[in-house]
Amino acid sequence: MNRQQRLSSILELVVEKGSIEVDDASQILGVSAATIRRDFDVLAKRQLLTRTHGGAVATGSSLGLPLTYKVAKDDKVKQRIAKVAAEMVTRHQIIGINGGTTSTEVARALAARTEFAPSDSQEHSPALTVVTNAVNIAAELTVRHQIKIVVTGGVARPQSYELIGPFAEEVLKEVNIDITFLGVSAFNPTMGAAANHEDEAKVNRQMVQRSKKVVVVADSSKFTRTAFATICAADQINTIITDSGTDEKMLEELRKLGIEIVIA
Amino acid sequence: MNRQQRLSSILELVVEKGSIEVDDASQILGVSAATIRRDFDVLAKRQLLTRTHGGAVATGSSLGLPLTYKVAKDDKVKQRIAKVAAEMVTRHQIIGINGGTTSTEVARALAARTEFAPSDSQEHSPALTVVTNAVNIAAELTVRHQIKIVVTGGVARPQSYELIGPFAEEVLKEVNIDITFLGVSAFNPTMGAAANHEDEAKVNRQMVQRSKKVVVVADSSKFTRTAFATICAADQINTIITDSGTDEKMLEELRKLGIEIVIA
DNA sequence: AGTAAAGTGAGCATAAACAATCATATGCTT
DNA sequence: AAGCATATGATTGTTTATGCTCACTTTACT
Repeated sequence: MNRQQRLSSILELVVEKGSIEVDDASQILGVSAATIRRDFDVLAKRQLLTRTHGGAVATGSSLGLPLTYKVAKDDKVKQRIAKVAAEMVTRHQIIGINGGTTSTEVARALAARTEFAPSDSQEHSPALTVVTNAVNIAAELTVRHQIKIVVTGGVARPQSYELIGPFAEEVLKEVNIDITFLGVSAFNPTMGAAANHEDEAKVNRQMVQRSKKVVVVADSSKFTRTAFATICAADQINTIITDSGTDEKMLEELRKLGIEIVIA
Repeated sequence: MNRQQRLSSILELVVEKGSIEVDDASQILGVSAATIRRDFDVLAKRQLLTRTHGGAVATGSSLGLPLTYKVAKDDKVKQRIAKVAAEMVTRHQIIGINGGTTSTEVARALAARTEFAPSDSQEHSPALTVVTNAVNIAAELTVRHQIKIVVTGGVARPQSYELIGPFAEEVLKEVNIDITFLGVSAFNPTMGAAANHEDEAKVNRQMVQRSKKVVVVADSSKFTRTAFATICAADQINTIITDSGTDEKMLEELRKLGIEIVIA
């Protein structure tokens, strides 16, 4: 039983019973109380439950979401990229995030930034505003009270959880974004950023246009792939965060276009 | 029984009975009077009740659910209501669903309707279109390919997962709904349907207005409760689906208003 | 008003739970 | 295979929750 499974089990228990004690959880899951406390802490940080002395109780937010969204799956590369991305954000910024697995990791990493956590002093303005067209990201972040979530409307695409179509475009026309973290299906210097579906590309393109700064988050596999629909040209991108597996010659080409390259 | 649970229980007691004595609470909860007093003090400090000599009385704010204390409840009732609701839907209809636990069950029940499952004959139009302002519902239904999900945009409310604000309203202006399943915080013949938050009520109201038929899904507890913000008057509602625990006199009153009552 | 009874808050003792730290083990990356 | 990062369990000193006693205040009754 690895940690993710255990976290998932704890959530199940606490949702089912409304609360759970450290000792009980420790016995049920066969790990020490210290481990259970650590688990409780990470779930509490994600606001999926509330800590008490001796245990934990369910929060309102622990209801209503399928567990699959709550239990982060492990993709170390994407998580590293996401962590670097999240560190580029400062308090009170407006952040754009599109759909996709890498973008989702960025959202999680943002949520994990402890300095954005709710403080004792009741602040009224949110520490962060996130604009997204991905319903899975919206659903996950909604439980974080310190982040204001703005969802573009639209029709949901099952494959990517992205909202597309005229409704999304209308909403995006009315927002101004500081930094957009753009997950892509493919990227290269000549074709630029691309997605798998034309409507998705269109919405993503608009998000790019509404944004002062655009950061592409893409593991190295994306640079050797092609995808159907162009989002935007490479020179629209300010920064790329990727891993060390990317071909150095391509990176050099991208740098020549004025793009900052960050290896996570 | 840990402290949070005890606080939660005390609140339930005080809300139910209007007031509670230290001794009674001490006996019911099996802790010393000193502990009960300390509990009363923390709840009084949070203005969830008011201290008296020998006990405590409910305050106005203890009626408007502080969500942190709400515990997961048995949802068998809601599931039965939801099942009946889902059976009212026919192929190719446009369905509106707002946020809340009961509405979420309706969405699940809809997804479970096997006759909407993708058929061999590749149909182009979706079997069902669901318009919702609840991100948790959108996220859950997005994986069902046979249902087209339209999400209103807007700002997500952590407590209910509902999208609110001008973006949601703009999108709703442009859709036409056949049946809206409306989850409510409270309902009665004179006040109509009500929600806990004014912006939520506004979006829900608009959904009602855009809809040919409105079905309220509400377990019997909703009929003895009040909530802050009115969604719409009772005569805007075509049908109510509830459980057998509802007062027959109130149901009769509702029937006089021309509302169809269905007991699930 | 005066007095008895009940309720209260403060201080204290005890047991449980906790955070921090360290050592070991496990697993990933190179 | 070596080395680094992470996960876990044990230990220790600290914090928290609770119940008890006691001096004091509020309420109730004559």
